[in-house]
Amino acid sequence: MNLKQLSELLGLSQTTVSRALNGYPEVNEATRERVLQAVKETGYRPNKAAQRLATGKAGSIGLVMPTAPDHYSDVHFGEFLTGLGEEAVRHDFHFVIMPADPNDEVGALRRLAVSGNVDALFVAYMRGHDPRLPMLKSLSMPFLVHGRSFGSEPDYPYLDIDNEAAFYDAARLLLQLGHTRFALLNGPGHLDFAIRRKNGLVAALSERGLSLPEDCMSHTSMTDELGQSAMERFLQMPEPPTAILCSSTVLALGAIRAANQAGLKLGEDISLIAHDDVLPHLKPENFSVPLTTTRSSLRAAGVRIAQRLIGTVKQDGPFPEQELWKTELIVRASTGPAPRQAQNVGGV
Amino acid sequence: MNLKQLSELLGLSQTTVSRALNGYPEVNEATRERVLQAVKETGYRPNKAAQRLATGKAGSIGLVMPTAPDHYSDVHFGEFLTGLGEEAVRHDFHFVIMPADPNDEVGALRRLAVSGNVDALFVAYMRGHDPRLPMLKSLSMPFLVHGRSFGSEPDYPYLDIDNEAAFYDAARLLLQLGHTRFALLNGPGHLDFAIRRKNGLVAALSERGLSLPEDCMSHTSMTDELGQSAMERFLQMPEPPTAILCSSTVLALGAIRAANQAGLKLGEDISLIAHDDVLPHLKPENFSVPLTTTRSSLRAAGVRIAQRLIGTVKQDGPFPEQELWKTELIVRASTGPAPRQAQNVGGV
DNA sequence: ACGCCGTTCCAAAGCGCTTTGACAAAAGCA
DNA sequence: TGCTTTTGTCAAAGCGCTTTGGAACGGCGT
Repeated sequence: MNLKQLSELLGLSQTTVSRALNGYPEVNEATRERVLQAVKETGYRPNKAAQRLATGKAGSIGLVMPTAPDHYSDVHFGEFLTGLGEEAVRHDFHFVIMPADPNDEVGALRRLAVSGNVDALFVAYMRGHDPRLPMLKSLSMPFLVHGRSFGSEPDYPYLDIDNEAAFYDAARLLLQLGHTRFALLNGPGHLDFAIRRKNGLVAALSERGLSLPEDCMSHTSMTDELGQSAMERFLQMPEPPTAILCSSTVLALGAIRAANQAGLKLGEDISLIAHDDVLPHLKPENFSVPLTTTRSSLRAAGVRIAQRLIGTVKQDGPFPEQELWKTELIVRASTGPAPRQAQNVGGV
Repeated sequence: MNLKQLSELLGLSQTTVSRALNGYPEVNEATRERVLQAVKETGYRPNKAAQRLATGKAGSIGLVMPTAPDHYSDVHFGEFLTGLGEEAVRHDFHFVIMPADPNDEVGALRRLAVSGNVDALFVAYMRGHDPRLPMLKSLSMPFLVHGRSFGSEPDYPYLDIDNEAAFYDAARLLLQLGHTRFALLNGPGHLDFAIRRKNGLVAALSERGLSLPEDCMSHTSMTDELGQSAMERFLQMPEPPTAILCSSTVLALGAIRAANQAGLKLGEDISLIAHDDVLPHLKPENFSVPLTTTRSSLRAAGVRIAQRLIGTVKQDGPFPEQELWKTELIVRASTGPAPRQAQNVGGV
């Protein structure tokens, strides 16, 4: 069943049927209803290739998927992708994915762009001075980055959360509670969000004349196992930190396990704030000691990014070029006043 | 630059240029050279949408990506995808991916099929009696499954490795070395490969009148952490197993850590064979005690699957409907004779 | 010299959709 | 009533490629 057949069936021209389907105003509502009804009955679906040829729009957005071990085992990426997918399905868009060696991300991106299979590009896992940025800008194809690239001119379209502020605020809370010895369980050190979160923490500390020693920082992929082992190292220090900031609830999961094994009470002996990406299977309120978190839904970010990207392609409505989402600081039981002995023995 | 312009530039007809580019025989080699040269100079690239409309082929294969925590894209999936991608790039094919809730895989697959964006479908992570199979068969779109579905009629195109034989052979080796107490560190229990590997092991054991107790089996996602904790449980048993089969070198990594921590010498106190998917960052020969493995490259499987799928779409050459790859049993230092005391104290 | 055939090329007809430009019919205005 | 607008519809022209059905050309045998 194609347009021609459908229009003959209805006794209308292809033009009218096409317009009825694409929501053009110059078609009688009664006619549109009739068309829609016929579509339902016949199961007609417009041929994508023809649409694409006629409009020049592919109806798809491209992304390159790094195939390195540290990106992969990542629930965060899956959650984000789900958000993207949700919105994409709604608009009958799809993703074209190009698996690529992380050393050749730039090349993969370019290949994707010139392949003619996508209308727009999406990139994530930004690093400092990310080399993909100049390439994307030279490409004359719409793109959107999730996150930002520290050190690059912020003249590209992005959606990011305010990582600095999140960890700055979290640190301030802990400082107000009297903590002085901090540790940071962060994501991979070359990634932008990790850089910014560290900066946020360091800024808050230095306002109080404190600093963050090297050995109180851990930069790893965000798995609970790595959270655990990093925390174990922290706890073996002569004067272990009492305030822990985690870049993910997944890391926190492991960290808390380590704390428990060391016999420490969360929220009493040790305080912890984690960034919560709102992973559906790992809710901070369900931890045995509910977690104080900085919250921002990764899935929502996915949805929003898809919206903007698809909107740009369809040219409906101008979108803000740059969005910086605030995170929410939600206080639960995992934070409490610094323990006495720790408060007085000047650390750091 | 489009075909028309290019052909005018060359003083040829569009027909001839098109034929020259697509390798048709009825064009003079000299002419073809001239065309190819011009393409290189002008950077002409055929418009995908037009090709697609004219040929009816989209040049893409679809896959749905599950976004659940339990089988979210792990490192194995990434490795496999890399293989697929390698071959796809070679043929200028691409992937259309549809992220989907694992409860709606069937629906997602159907949506992908009718979307008109793909020529063929690929599925993996097969389970027993997999519900996607009947759906795929009803679809009149080529598809290929990686793995098989235990309990379903094997009347669908697949590429699989002989998991039963792999673990049967591995178990036989260990039996010959005198081991009697076995344990299995397996992948998620509902997945086909896990079922078959277990069966292979059980078959070898029962030939010797042995069986595999429930508590000597672990079914988990394949991360090293879970390998470690499962192994820890095994080692706490009153009579711990001396022969361990692992479904992945990733699991083995954790298991060996646990064994080391328990003070056991690999290849002496305890023997271990792992299935090796040939993950580039985890080579069994680089383990401190090199690992005996059943080997089959996941990436190679990806390449082959892409070949078959793309070949089917392009209709070049008939491919075998079903391929079952043998694994190689490679003996290294992690296997050795059963320790004395274990040999005599009849276990199991 | 003629007809025949293989080679090499071409013109033109799609593929199924969107969109432009026109045109009747209906409606608004004087 | 006659005039201009607005509304609803259509025929036809692309979009850029592939592919069918010829046609021009030379070489071959006779």
